Amino acid sequence: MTEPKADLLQGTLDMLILKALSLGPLHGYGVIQRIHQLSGEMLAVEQGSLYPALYRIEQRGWVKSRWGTTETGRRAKLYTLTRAGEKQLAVEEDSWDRLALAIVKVRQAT
Amino acid sequence: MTEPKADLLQGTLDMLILKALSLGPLHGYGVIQRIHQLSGEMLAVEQGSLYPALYRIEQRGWVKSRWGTTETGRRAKLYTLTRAGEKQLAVEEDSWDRLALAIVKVRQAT
DNA sequence: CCGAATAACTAGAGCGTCTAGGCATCGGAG
DNA sequence: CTCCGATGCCTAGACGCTCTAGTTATTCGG
Repeated sequence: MTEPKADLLQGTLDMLILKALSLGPLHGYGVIQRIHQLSGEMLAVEQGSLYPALYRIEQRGWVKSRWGTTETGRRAKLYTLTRAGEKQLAVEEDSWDRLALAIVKVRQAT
Repeated sequence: MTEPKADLLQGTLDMLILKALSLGPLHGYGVIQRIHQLSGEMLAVEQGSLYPALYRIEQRGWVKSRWGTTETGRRAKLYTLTRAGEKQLAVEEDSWDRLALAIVKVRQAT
């Protein structure tokens, strides 16, 4: 039983949420599922992490929400990426790349 | 003036410190310099981040410290990686790799 | 002589994620 | 028909880590 890595590093969750929403509007619970699926079951975002994060992200104008229904006919709040959100996603991906590069460099050291 | 990325993601600092010490014993201030240098000036660890982290890491038995002197003849506390620290470094590198892989997967999604 | 760099340390703020709940609806198993 | 798990939203509070912003002391160069 290989436990998936649940705990995320602070700061990566926003990027993942924005990325998930960049593939199309989705409701909160669906964001969790999409991230889980896209990551190959490696990332399991907790609801208690997601909803506060979505709220924060909406406050910053990176996503917009509206109430609607899922295909299965359940009430759900649909989130859509805004243009500012797209920019933010690019910023965070860039930031991640630079950090990852820096860490690669440190780890290459003998 | 390209500002180096100062802020680290939570959890990466331990790995960087352990990695720095895996190259040989060093004092706190030197750890900052070594990480800065190895990362190609991309990572700037704050003293206020480092010293608490070193204390925490020592409490967990991953490093040992003793007072000594630097080559320039200054008093300094020298930190040495323990065997448990080596193992922990491997664990954290593995954990990082898995997270990085998962994020790559999510980002590849179209 | 004085400022910058080296060296160690602390208090407290700030932030984000997690644990651990609560609530409601729906489908399927028994 | 009943109960449980999955879906769906949410909150409070704990927790952990890094940062800001200080303090103290020594050494070296200009």
